[in-house]
Amino acid sequence: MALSRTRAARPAPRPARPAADRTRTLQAAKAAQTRARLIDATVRCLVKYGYAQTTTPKVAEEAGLSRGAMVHHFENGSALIKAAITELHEKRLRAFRRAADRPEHEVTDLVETYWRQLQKPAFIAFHELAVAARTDADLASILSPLQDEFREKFNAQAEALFPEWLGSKNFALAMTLSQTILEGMAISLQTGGMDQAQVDPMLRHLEQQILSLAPSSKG
Amino acid sequence: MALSRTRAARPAPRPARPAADRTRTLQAAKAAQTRARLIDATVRCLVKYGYAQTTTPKVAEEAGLSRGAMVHHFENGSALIKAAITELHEKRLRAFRRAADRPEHEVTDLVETYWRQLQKPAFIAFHELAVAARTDADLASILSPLQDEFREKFNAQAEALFPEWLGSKNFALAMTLSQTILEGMAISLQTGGMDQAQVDPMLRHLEQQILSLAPSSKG
DNA sequence: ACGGAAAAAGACAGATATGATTGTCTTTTT
DNA sequence: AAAAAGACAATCATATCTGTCTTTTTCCGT
Repeated sequence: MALSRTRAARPAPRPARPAADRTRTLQAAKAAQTRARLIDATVRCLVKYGYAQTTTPKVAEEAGLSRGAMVHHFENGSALIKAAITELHEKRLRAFRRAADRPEHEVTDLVETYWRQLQKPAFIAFHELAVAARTDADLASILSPLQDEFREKFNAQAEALFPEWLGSKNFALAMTLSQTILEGMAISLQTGGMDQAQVDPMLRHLEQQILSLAPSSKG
Repeated sequence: MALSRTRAARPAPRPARPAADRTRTLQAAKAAQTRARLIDATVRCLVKYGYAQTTTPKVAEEAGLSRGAMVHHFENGSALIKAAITELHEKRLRAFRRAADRPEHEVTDLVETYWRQLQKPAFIAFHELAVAARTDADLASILSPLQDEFREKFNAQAEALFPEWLGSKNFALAMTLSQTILEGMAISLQTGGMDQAQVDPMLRHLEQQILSLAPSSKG
């Protein structure tokens, strides 16, 4: 996609418009739906083609719209990517919170839950963006704060769910360990660096690790 | 770079030529040197710009050559990438073998050694290629066998170094665990998903893990 | 029903990467 | 020394993506 450095020109009609009275009109609803369609198409393209080959014509085609329609809603590719990133970020957080609201909490549920998250397209798309951001300053400036926020909320969520860990020196380690192993496995599977057969033993080993790091079993 | 599907046309002058008597002529030496320069430049570009933005003009410029010269030696971008991949692969294996030849072997040396490997540009470049290969069948067909070979040799090397692990059910787990954690951390650091401060605790924890998985301390 | 704004489609120009071709100079071969 | 081959440079033609602009269609509000 290659984010073009956001130019200041053309006052961008959309933000300038008063959102208040537009909110509930029928057209606004339709517009919101179309925007959602475009964002979904963007995520699908990220998974199918990768970030570099996700072009505006492909997104438009994937969404079943013309490029003109796309431009009407997003003005340029950067805006679309930005919206997609925000959407992905919120989806990741939503899914995480939903999982946290389930009645049964075992420490190792975190492993299962997060692992399932990582199997979904959203993570693949996110990783595509993260890798691209390494060499794309614009993209990085959008992504970095969201990554920080995610890690922070991830930890906050886990801490809230399992208060017995509070103040444990092992907490940060357990979190980093979980994220590193699970995300590392997810990436390795996608990029062919790892054998599928090793997944289950790794998951079980990680669960054991977390249990043995838990304050209840070690002080 | 976007590998173009290798067309069968034009019988590719290079492989057809008898390499035997060309080996020591001045031109052959010059050519080999130029090819090496181009391959190095390709790897540097992969690190600097990422796979997608690694274009033939950029590689030529990085190598201080004209694009024509590049085409002369590699015919098209695919051939260049292919050569770079092979070079990277062999470099990874060489570095690994070199480390294995050192006199002192402790099991946890494997962690230190491999971690140092992962800090080098070669791994960044390799990961760029691995990610790109997910959505590029041509690239994948080149990369996959090499990834398999690397994993195989990695394991063989480790097994040869530490024969006491032979036949241990934990061996595969320890290998996968090491690769997943170390590579996962390296990627996370590059893509901003992880805090540098967590690296050392993770390394030490991994070493502990490996020791407790070792047959000598557990049967 | 009708005027008009939003939505959608389509056309156009600039930029860039790629493949292919041609030309020149140097080195090797005979 | 002449001929052949290789190394390298420069240029052209094509394709595609991007951003911008213009035109058509849809449909809401009075």
